[in-house]
Amino acid sequence: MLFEENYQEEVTQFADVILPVPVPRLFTYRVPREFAGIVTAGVRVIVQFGKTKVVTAVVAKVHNSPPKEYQAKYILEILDDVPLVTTQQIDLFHWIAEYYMCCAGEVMNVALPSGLKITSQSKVQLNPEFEYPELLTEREKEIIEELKKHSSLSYDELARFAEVKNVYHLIKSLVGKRAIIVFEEVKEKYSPKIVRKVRLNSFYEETGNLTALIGELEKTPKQLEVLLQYLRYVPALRTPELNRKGLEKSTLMKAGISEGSLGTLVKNGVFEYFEVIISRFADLEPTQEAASIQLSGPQQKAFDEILQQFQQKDTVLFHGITGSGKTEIYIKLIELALESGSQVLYLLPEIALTTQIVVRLQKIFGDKLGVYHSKFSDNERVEVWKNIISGKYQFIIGVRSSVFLPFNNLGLIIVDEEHETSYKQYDPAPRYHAKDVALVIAQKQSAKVLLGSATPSIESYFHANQGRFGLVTLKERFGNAQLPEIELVDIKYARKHRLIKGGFSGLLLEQLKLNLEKKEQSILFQNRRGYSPYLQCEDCDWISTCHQCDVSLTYHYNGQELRCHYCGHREPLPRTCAACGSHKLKTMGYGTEKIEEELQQIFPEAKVGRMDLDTTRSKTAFQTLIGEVEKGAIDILVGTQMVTKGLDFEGVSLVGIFDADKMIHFPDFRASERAFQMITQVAGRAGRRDTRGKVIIQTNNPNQPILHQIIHNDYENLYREEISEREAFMYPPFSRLIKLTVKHFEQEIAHNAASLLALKLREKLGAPRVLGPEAPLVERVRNQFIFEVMIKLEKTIGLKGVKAFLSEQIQDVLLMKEFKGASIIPDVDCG
DNA sequence: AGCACGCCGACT
DNA sequence: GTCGGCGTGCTC
Repeated sequence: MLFEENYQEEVTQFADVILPVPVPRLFTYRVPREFAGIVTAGVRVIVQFGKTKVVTAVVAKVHNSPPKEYQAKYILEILDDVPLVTTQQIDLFHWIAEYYMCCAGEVMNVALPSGLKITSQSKVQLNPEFEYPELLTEREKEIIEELKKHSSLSYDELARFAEVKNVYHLIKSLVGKRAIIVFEEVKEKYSPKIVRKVRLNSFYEETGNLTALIGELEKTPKQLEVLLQYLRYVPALRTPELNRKGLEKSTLMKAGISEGSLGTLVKNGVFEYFEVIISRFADLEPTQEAASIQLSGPQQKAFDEILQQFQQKDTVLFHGITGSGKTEIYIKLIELALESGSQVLYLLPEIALTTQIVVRLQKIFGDKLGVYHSKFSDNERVEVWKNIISGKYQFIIGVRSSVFLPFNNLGLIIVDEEHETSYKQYDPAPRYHAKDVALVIAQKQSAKVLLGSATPSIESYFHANQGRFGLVTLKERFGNAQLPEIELVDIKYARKHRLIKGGFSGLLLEQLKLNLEKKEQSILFQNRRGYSPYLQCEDCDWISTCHQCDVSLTYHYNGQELRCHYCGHREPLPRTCAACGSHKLKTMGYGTEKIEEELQQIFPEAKVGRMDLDTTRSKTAFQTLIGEVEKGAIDILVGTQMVTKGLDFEGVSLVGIFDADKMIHFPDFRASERAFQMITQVAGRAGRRDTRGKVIIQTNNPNQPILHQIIHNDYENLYREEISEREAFMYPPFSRLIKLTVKHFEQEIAHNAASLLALKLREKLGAPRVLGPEAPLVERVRNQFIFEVMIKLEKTIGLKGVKAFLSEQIQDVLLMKEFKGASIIPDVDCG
């Protein structure tokens, strides 16, 4: 028996870990004997990776089979005694990596807040046993002198001082001469928030002692003042337990206490300093507002139907028109789920997650509710993560990346505005869709999913029609508010008959004026930021373009510069035409800045605000702007698609859509769907309570059927047309799309690589399943030429096999020496 | 990704 | 000859 136990312990353990690098496999490390049993799936460990780097890894699996081809390195350190990553999450990471064709490390990188990750930095310091300074060159002596001033220097700092690009040789030489040593500095990034507090020595909680103290301090009025101030906040006699908790030192300082007097009192043992770790989030008590929420008749009916559908279906699509009061229904559902003891995740697109909704939910759910948002600091994210693990947060409201949080017992996931494209991550891998990931998590944890939208995606509606999802519809606005009246303005006709001023039709101006007189607010929607999308020479028609991308440069009035919206390049506004030297440069087209300017000229007395990426960059700007609209400080708000996302303003009764055609004619099979969604959503901002709102759409062609579907809010009609088109051309939901983006600095190489790839894929998959290569709308970005190959697969085809084949072919093409320097990026379920 | 290592041209 | 540049391949 004893022997067997010993024998068990003798077996060496190995851990397969996920490393934060884009390498498509796990790495095996050896578990040191003293860590045996503590290293389990989900704990973070520190390992050496490569010759120099030290990184944080997450253990995916522990086993006993030593790797055959190499000697595994030892795990250096364990960071957690309780796994910070759940086994469910590790499964999910693997699922995402496989489904979206990326590496588990890339998934982990976006999943873990960077505060939970540790990377080492290589640093150098003087060798204390350095003996032969005569060996050094003059240059090296200077560096040693510099190093003496600091305890250590990073490679970067050293390179900057030595003014060399490549410090490697320098370091190697100095190490060879035994002048310096290289070491790895490991930094824990997360730091708990600490407050310095002060409390009265418990000796003075006695009446007698305290009176005596006051008597003593009569001689030193400054010190007496400190004591009296303290007692004002903390009545130490009456409530000694409050004294134990002390008072924040900063509170005393603010009350005008000097550091010195307090310091003396501490030295004399009257007061004592101590520190406590506090949460970055204030604890909020629920105010029991939930009980007061009364669902209207139609809301109650929808609520009952949703519950009933959940009896049979795991996913329900909730189609509630704008202003129908979906939030109240969500709240009731969330309460129900929490009561049953399970966790809840409420997903919202980035821009719809405003303080309004958070404050409202906090009033109801108090400190059970955690918020996860991209504008949170890293430390805050770590605290949210830890609070979910500890069980404090049972309800999270958050954006796309919240699907990666360590839930283990989800009962309900709400995906609000489920049609929103921002749920799909496009740029760095993992290129995941949060809605689909939510569905997968729900399935793994047996949770229910509610997809909510006023304009459901065609896919979701299709699944509902097919019976895969349940469907609940709410077609009445809350409190009998009416849907806005929508009018089309033929801008071509208006231009011809001079019924136009700047970019504004007579009708739009008239209504804006009327609204100003009535002291009601208006929103103007133009999905293009900047002043004008391009600058053109009147003499030779030259257009300002980006030198590293294939697009025109947008003129930004604010900053007087031209900017590329693809690569971020900026240049000062040219005074003359770069082609012919003419001074006649005119701004072409309308961006939000120009609309703002024209409005201000036409209505000088009106307060005009602008909401786009440029005015909401800073952490608070967005909230400030919303606040101003709410309190009526802005009469007309001009904005990009930001103004379409779930903003609730009481006083808005007019919405103007500046140019509807851009959206409708966008070259994408989803253009109609998107145009419908965007226009319907922004129209929904008009007239929420008792006044019926008005919407004016400016277009070159008022006869387009899509505009009439929008006017009549005829979603079913749009759906019927779209779905038959999708079926005819085998687009989603009848197929799956995988886009392969091929990039290279030389156009020809990019094209050849893409062509060869397409050819190889066609051979096996068949010609109809492979489209392209085709140059995208913008053919060149950051000097790289782009070609796209699209794979269209029927739903019946097994994805695993195809993806393995794709990866194989991609590797083949990338390894060919004529395509050196090319990159091929797969995007599963693109678009 | 990030970094060691190797090969190559420009200069003392 | 040496220094510094960049291209390549590996990381348990």
